[in-house]
This record gives sequence, C-alpha cells and structure tokens, in this order.
Amino acid sequence: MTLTEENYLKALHRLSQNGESISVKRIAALLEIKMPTVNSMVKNLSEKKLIKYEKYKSIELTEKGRKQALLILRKHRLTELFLKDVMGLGWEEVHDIAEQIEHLQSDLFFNRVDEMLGHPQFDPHGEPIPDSHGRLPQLKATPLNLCQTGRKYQLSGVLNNDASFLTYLNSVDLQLGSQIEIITIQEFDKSMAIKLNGKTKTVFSALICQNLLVL
Amino acid sequence: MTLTEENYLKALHRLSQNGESISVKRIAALLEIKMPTVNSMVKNLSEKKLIKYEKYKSIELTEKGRKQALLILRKHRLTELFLKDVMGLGWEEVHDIAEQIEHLQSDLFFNRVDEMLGHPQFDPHGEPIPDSHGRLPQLKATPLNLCQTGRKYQLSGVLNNDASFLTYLNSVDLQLGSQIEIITIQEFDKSMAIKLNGKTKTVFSALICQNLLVL
DNA sequence: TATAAATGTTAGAATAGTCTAACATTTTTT
DNA sequence: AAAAAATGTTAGACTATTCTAACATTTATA
Repeated sequence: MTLTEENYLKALHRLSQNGESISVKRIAALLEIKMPTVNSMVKNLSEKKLIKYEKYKSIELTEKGRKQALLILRKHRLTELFLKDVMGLGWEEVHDIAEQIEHLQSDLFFNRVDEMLGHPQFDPHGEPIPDSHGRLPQLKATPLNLCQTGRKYQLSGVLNNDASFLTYLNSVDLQLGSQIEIITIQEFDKSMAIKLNGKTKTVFSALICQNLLVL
Repeated sequence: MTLTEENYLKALHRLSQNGESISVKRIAALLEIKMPTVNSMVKNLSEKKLIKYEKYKSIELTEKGRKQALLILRKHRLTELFLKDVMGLGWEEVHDIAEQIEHLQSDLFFNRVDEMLGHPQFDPHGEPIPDSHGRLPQLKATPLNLCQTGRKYQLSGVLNNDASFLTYLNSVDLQLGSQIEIITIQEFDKSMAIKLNGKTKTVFSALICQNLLVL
C-alpha cells in the first residue's frame, strides 16, 4: 500500500467513526484535496477491495479495509505514546511526528515500541489502541457513571426505556453510536460535563449517567 | 526535497567518499535503477544547484548538496544509535528502519534523539555524525598508531617521504583519501590489522602506523 | 589509430497522484 | 413537481519517477 492510500484509509476510518455516512465531499474536506481526486482514489481502493463503492452511493470500508486502517491507527497511537512517555515530548507536539512514523514498514520497530510501553490498550486521550491483528480492545458495555474522565466512549445501550428519558436523549441528539467524552466529573453530585460527538458540550446528571451504557 | 531526491543525495555523498569520481553508471548501480532514470534526476538536481553536472563529465556535489546529504546522514546515524542504545535493537536490525526514519521532517524529533544520546560524535561503526548544521566533527590529523580500533579513518598525510615507504604505500594501493579501518591492534608489537577502502585486508607494522596521518 | 566496448543521452511511454473545467445526478427548496 | 443547490463524475492535463529502445560519445583494445 502506498502512503497516500494509507492516508485515505485512515480518513475513511475516521469518518466512519461517528456513524454518519461517508461521502466524497467529506473525504475531500478532511484530506484537503479536490473531489475528483478523491473520486479516482475511491475507484482504486474499490478495485483493491478495501472499500465498497458504487456510483453516487455512500462509501463503506470493507473488513479488509477496516483492518488495514486499524493497523495504521495502532502505529499512530503507539507512536504518540512513545514520543510522549519515552522521549518526553509534549502531547501537543507528537501528532505531526506520529503522522509520519505511522507509515514506517517495520513490525520489529512497532513491536518494540509496544513492548517498551507495556502493551498499552489506550492512548492518553482515552482512544483505544488496536492490537497487532487490527482488533480493538474488547470492552464490556459499562454504565457511564462508572467511567473515567478523559476517555472517549460510544453509546451502546440504555437501561431505561421511559419515554421521558428517550425524548431527552433525542433532544440532545444522543443516539446509539454517538461519541461521549467525559470532560469532568463533579465530586459533589457525580454529574458529568460531557462533550457529544466531539462538538456539543452538556451536563448529565448522575441519574442519566446510570442509565447510559457505553463502550 | 522529495524522498527520492534525498536518496540520490545520500548515494552521491557515499560515492564521493572514497575519492573516485561519480558516474551515472555508479549511481544507477548503487540505487538499482536504470541509467536514463539517473540521467534525468541528475539534470533535476543540477537545476536545483545541488550538484555540478555537464554532459559526459563526472558529477560532483555542490556545497549546498553536500550539506543536505550530511544532514540526512546525521538523521540516519542518530537514528541507528537510538534504535540500538535506547530501543535495544541489534546492530544488524537498525539499518533498514533508519533508512525510513531518516526522511522524517521534524527537527524536534531529531534534536530530542540527539539529546537523549548525549550529542554523540560517532556511531558504533566509528562513522562520524554530522552536527545540525551539516558539519562533520572537527578532527586533527593523527598518526595512525594513536588511533582506536573499530573507527574508520582517511589518509590525510604521511610523516616520511622515503621512496621505499611511498613505494610500499603504492603497492597496497594506499593514497591520500583512502579509507583505513582498524580491525585489531596487536598488543605485543602494536601492529594493526587493517581494512583498506572497505575491501583489502592487510597488516601495518607499528613503524608504518607512526608514519601515516589520518583524519 | 580504427574498431569495439562501455558509458551516457534523448525520446517517448507508463503509473500514481494531483488539478481544473465541464457535465451528470441527487437532494433540497420553493 | 419544477427549479435551484449541492454533490458526484468524467475528461483531460500536469508533475515526479520510473522504464525501454534507439542513438551519441568516450574509453579501451586490437
């Protein structure tokens, strides 16, 4: 796979994260290239069975494509952690370097990085690190009130089906698969300051947290 | 500069090391590409003032080109040392990885590597590591008998002009600029087992060593 | 020194990845 | 549902890097 193809796969994976469908326009915006360029690359990736694509339809990663993307993500996140914990760089400094190192072809190198870091499962942002087979750490659904600050979760279920509860979820645009990031937890009442889908900030009471299952 | 251009510069620098003149054929052989490809890249590098080139003449790096090459070499050698000393990889394993990492664009990264290694001046092969301005460690010419095992030196002068001495040097094909690598030093008579220009092995008596000035 | 061999160069084509301009389809709005 | 807007696609061009085939020059040899 070329460096460019790897970057497309990474972008595709990222766009598939928040549940929205993947369009040529969104890929173009994320990678800062023009739509016709994306279009030709999409055909290329489709021929290589890394994505599922039909004219005018929305795009999806295949299992093969998703695995490749996760392997790159693994290299990226391990590298970020390495740059920070082993080399002492600041968290804000590591991303650009990791963007380059993630494309290295060397199992030896990344296995050693993994080993030096003690086979971490999450990076310091709470993002999970795929294993060397491209599998994400297996997580059991947990009620949000038992979760930690700084990690990112996805809504996987609810423990209450009252109309008033579900209506509330709709009103804040919270759906299965929505991303929930815990900013802070109030000591006093266990309410949580939350960022939804990387955008909206809100506050969940302890009661709401107890009824949200996340991964 | 593109990755390909960097690799050409590195090759050019390497070929300029042992004093022989640089030909299209030798570049092609080293990089394992065809001569016409080299030819067009040579024109490109020439336009960028990185090399001096005229049709059918031999090729030379300009000061600018040499500096660029040394900066890449710096990144390569620092990386090798880092992979070995910090990450515990074997010396035979580090080259291929360093070939990739040397192309990273990040002063931050390489400065930190340099710092973690204590600003080394030589890699474990005895090869000098250029500084961040592309300057090689300043060395004074030293009589060979005062030099260390494992380092590579270049003949920079002689301390004896007897015909018999110079004839001997010719007979082993030792000229100004020739590379001299000290394999071992005999404890008993201080004679040295030597590798010349990376090829021929021979032995120099202590008397010969005392009369050879190297850098 | 003439010829042969080696080396170097040019011309023209292929691939990957990018672009702009023009056209097509789908989605949204009125 | 018709018109307008948004999105997607095609066609054709450009750059970087590579190649093969053909031709030119230099170097070595007989």
